[in-house]
Amino acid sequence: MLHTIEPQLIQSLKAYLQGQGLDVPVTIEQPKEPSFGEFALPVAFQLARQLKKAPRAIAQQIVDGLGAIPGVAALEIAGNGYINVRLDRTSYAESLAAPAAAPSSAGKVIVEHTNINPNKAAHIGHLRNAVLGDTFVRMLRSTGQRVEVQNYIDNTGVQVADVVVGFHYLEKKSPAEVEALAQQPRFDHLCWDLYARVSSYYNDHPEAKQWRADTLHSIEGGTDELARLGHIVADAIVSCHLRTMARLGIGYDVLPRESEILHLQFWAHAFEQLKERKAIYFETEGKNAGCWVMPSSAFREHDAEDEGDSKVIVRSNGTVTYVGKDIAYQLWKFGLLGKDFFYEPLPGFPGVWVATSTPSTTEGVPGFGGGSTVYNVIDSRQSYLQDVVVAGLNALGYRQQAENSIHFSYEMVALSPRTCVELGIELSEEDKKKSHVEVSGRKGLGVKADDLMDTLIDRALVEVTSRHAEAPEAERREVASQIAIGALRFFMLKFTRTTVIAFDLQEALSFEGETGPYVQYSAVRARSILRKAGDSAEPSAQALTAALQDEGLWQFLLTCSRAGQAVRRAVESGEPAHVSRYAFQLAQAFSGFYHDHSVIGEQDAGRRQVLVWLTRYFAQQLEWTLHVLGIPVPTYM
RNA sequence: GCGCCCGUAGCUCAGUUGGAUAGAGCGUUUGGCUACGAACCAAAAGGUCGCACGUUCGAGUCGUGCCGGGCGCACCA
Repeated sequence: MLHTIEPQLIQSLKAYLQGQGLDVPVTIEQPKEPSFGEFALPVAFQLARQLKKAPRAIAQQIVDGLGAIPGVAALEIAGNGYINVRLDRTSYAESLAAPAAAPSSAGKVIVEHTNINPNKAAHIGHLRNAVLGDTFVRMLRSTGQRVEVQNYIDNTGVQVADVVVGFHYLEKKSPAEVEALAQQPRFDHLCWDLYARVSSYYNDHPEAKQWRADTLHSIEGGTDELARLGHIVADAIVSCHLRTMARLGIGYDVLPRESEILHLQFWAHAFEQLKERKAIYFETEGKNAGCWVMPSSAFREHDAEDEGDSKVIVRSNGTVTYVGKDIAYQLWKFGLLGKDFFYEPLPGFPGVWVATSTPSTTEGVPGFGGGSTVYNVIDSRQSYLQDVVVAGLNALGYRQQAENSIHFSYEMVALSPRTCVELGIELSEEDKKKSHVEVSGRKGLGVKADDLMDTLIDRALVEVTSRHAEAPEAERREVASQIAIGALRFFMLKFTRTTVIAFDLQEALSFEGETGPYVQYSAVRARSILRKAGDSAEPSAQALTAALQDEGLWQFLLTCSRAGQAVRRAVESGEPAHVSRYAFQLAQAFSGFYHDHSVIGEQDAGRRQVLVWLTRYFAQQLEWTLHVLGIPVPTYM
């Protein structure tokens, strides 16, 4: 495999250079042109300055001095001084195996994602978060990491309060009535509209915001009707969100909740630590007088001593801000708070635990929190607040944990102007000229995750039916659903994290070109070939050697063999898009192979065995990659 | 005003951490179905990598300064 031959190569080169008394970092590249060989070593360029010699001459000297390396067929000098490496194709092919997960050595990794306010249906922005987070989790697990997935539930915030206001004050509904409504599967869609109505009601009746304040107060610790409504709404919508995400193969280990952070007084513990270590101080003058604040110097690189930029952690009325709670929560994630939640299984969701504030009545609760690295999947708009949280850890002296607190940020999902028009969203003249328009949850604009999935399934079903009219409807629906998952997850992953996605309905609904269904399709065709090929013996070394003389077959094999490398690189750079890109390239490579070679129809028995073997290896590598991406492979398409 | 992100083909985006002749998809034009499935393949056209300096053997990639766009910078969450 590439990752066994690569270290060997590096080691041989290092040993040689050290023998020559040279010290230079050894890097290994993939040549631009496949015809140049499998690896390229630019080491001669790096040495050129040190030795004051032409790179080509240095390269020649290295090649002469290196001698034979197992698995390497030839070393060639090219260009101004590249050393190109050609592998022994047959021995390479014989050494291939499935990408194996290295045993985990490091501590537990915590990945927090989704984190949707439980007051309305999930939309496409939330989908980007959840798909990115879930895929990153799969990437980590596939490389042998121990991972815990958390989905934080802010069930006591203003957003939930606003929906409660809607039910209680605008609709005059009792908790029993709301409970009845909450039984319906798309309760979150109903709340979507209600939330928008409440928002616009505030605009027309600013005095109604008193309702919000009262409701918020009740939800935070009361037991009255408003508090009961708050729990009904939040719990029901959390279930809706989990069902929506389950449609996409996204799951969680534990749901920490804001209400438990309050009841168990996590903040009080964090507050003591912060005061004790002097990470925050009591402001006595200026606009922040009466507040506990963190000085801006803690989280800003080089700041003027402008105290106006300090961050308030505790308000003058004694209540803690969002960031304060977040610092407490982050401390808990690292096991630094000295407190823990209690846990119960979440009814209806096997394997998912939810935080509670009373001692657990269930046996066998796994240990949660206490991670060694924490990834917070949160959009880039919150980078300022994430910086403050990390500064809090640093100020408390937890340097290592601050270092291992990673804001896994991504840019927002906006709508293309064309899609806004399709959805009936009115645009100003100014907006029409923009490449993208930000969606507003408060106004009830945007694309709901479930609706998008439904539309995708309908589209896929039309395609499937046109090809397999004879198949039972339930089966076709299942296949259509798998295609929809593939299309949606791939669409969310094909962009790098720093790219603002201008969500375009037509583009997202496409099943052609660089899409999930294209990749799924190649996997389906490969399986189909294997089914029809029947049992096939392992190819002989002779047949392998002969077949791999063909440059196209050799390049195809190489591409297939890079799955593990692609995922490892994606983990290192924190970029899931690298995996989806590789999956697409792999599928493209198969399309080429498929077009150029008839597998089943091959007359020469030895060569046929090679082609079947190649197809099987491809299928195995692609399916492994798709599994990392959370994309299923339908039995037919 | 300060901070972060973006600017690459008509459009949407990659670009392996500074390497060889800047790549895909869509769209356009042309050709290929008698299913190992055409949700595919092949070919063509399409580029001042926003602009200008700088760093060095070498810059789409690093630095500085401009220009243009997005998002943040609450005693809201």
